[in-house]
Amino acid sequence: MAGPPRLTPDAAPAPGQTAGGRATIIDVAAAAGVSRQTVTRAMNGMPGISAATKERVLAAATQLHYRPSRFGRGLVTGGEHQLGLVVNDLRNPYTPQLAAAVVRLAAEQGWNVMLADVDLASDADRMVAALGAQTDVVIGYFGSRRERWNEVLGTVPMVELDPASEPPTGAVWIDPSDSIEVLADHLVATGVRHPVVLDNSEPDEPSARGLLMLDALRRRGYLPEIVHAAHGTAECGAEETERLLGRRRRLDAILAFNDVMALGVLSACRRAGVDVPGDVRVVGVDGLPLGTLVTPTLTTLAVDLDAVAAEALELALGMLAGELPRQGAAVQRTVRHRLLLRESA
Amino acid sequence: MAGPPRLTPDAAPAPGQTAGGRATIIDVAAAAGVSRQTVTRAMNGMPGISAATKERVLAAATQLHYRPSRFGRGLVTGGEHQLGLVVNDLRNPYTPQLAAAVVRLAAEQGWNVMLADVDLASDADRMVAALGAQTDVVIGYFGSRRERWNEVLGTVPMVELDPASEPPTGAVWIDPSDSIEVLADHLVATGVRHPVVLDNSEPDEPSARGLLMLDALRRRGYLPEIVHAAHGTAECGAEETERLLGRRRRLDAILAFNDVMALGVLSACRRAGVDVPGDVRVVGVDGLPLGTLVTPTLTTLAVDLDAVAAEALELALGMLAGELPRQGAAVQRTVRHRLLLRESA
DNA sequence: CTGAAAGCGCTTACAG
DNA sequence: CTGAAAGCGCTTACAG
Repeated sequence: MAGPPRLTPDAAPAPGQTAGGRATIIDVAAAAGVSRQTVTRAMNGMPGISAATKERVLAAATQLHYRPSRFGRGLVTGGEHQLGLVVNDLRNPYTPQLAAAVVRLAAEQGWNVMLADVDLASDADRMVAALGAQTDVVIGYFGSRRERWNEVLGTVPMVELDPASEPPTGAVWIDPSDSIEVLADHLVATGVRHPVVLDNSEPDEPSARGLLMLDALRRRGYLPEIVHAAHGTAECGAEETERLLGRRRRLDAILAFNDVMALGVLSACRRAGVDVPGDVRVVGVDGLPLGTLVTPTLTTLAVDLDAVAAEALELALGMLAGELPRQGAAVQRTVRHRLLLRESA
Repeated sequence: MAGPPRLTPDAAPAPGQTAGGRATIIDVAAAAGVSRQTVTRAMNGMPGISAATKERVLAAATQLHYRPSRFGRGLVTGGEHQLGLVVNDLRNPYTPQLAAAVVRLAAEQGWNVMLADVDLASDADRMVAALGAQTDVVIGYFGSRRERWNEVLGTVPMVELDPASEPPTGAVWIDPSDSIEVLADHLVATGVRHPVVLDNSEPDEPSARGLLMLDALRRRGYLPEIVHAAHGTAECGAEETERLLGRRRRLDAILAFNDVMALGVLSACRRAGVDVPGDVRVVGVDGLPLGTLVTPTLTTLAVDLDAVAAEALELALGMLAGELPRQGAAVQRTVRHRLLLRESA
């Protein structure tokens, strides 16, 4: 016989679910008629529990769909082993190359890597905030949003990769200037007369990289032309190249902003019947392994991404450990490109 | 004057650090002379705190290198929003393509993605365990280790991608069989006489995919040859192709195990002066965008990785919500390849 | 083999 | 504007 309604809800959890949503260790303990401690022993395969009890506990856990909370556990077991990596577009071949380097190095030191692709994100700010909340330190590409994200991340140490200008946080610069000089010498030596810089930027606002290229060429007596592509993709590279070749103006070298664009250049040249490197020499930047899959293979200014990852991790872990300052006098490192001669130039 | 040594350590925390390692909210509260609650308000930019107090708290926090514990916070704010993704090698172009699809879809639903590359890992088991500890659900490629990892993951729901055989957990099959029939018909229609299957497997143990190809060809009256490459890389694809072309045996089509190998095939053909598709038709599997960067562009059996990601996420989230069974009668979905005709076949 | 107690670091109501 | 109390879910000693 049911009594009168009471003020406190007396609805017992239906089988297979608990009142407040997700089952906790207490629910399982109650269901199995044991203490929380015994549940822990059963769930984690610890010694000091009879087979029968263990079985009963596990059955109750399964029945209740119990999964231990990672927060409850983390709070007591600790764990400063989570690294956040902010990248721009995983579909750009450069990105996984970098991510692979970071993941491998991090794994060696027992760190897991959480990835945020802010290009794929619907709400990048929220995503970065969430990353910061789950992670002990964040490294990556921040672009123009670095100040904002620095605020969003609050106390989580932050290391910027390839900053556009003096950053407020730790940073690893990726510097092509030396290799551009070497490349320019190489172009002179191979008899190039009319080089074109295929930049990835807004018109009239060359990228830093584009400016370095122009400058190195000018100092060697060239009158280099610069072309601005809106996107750093192969399609854009191919399109601009078609346009360049269509003009029938002299042109015997194309220096692309990155390898992916340079692959587009190569492809457009092949289609137009332009011989590379015979008629036109082509150079990319990044040093992607991808560049060896095409014919001719792509000459490029290569970055050692393992070195970038190593510097970034060292910086990040140092900041975490408190050895390095977190802000203000930001700690910085530099990794330099080097000319990787393959077949296209 | 220092008193005699005591049994309990009386060393006050030196400025800038606390006794037990990392500073907690209590340390900051004590240093600033306020309550924990006030520290929370200051750290999280909440209202109801005077500017002066806030400043004092933040100064203390900075001084002590205080970072809120994500576990302490998570315990009270909750958060079932972390997805683990297990992949094999980020440097294989297929992997980032898949990862991008998962990350994007997950982000749309407010989920973060933590990545474990078990190929780059020194200790894959430990890495998967760590992934499980930080994550609410795990999806990915498990290969032959799926039973072990299923144990390691304990109660964390698991969805296997492209299983080799009937899996014990949720799974998304990626099924090429239909598209292989379509491809075989296409080869017949274009007059192919001597196709070769370039498999990625141990000798005498063709892959399931290789077997499907052989079978479809045989049913159409072909006597297909099969070649086994140890690695699914472009280098391996190129090597095997050189060997094949060197034999001077009839050969007018190569069906590669995947796109990356097929790119190696194309490259070897180009170097050998073999016209594709005139002399030899070449087909890959996966449908990587990469296949459009080469000349000729690569015909392929394409997978819709967005669909794979969508099915996997739906399965995973369903298992989490308890709508779908976690084990036993595992829930499965299927995504099929389709023939993507480009220039190479 | 099992359990009662304490505590991990934080936030959320609730008082004042 | 500020603080005392309770509690999030788990594990780690410590008793028995």
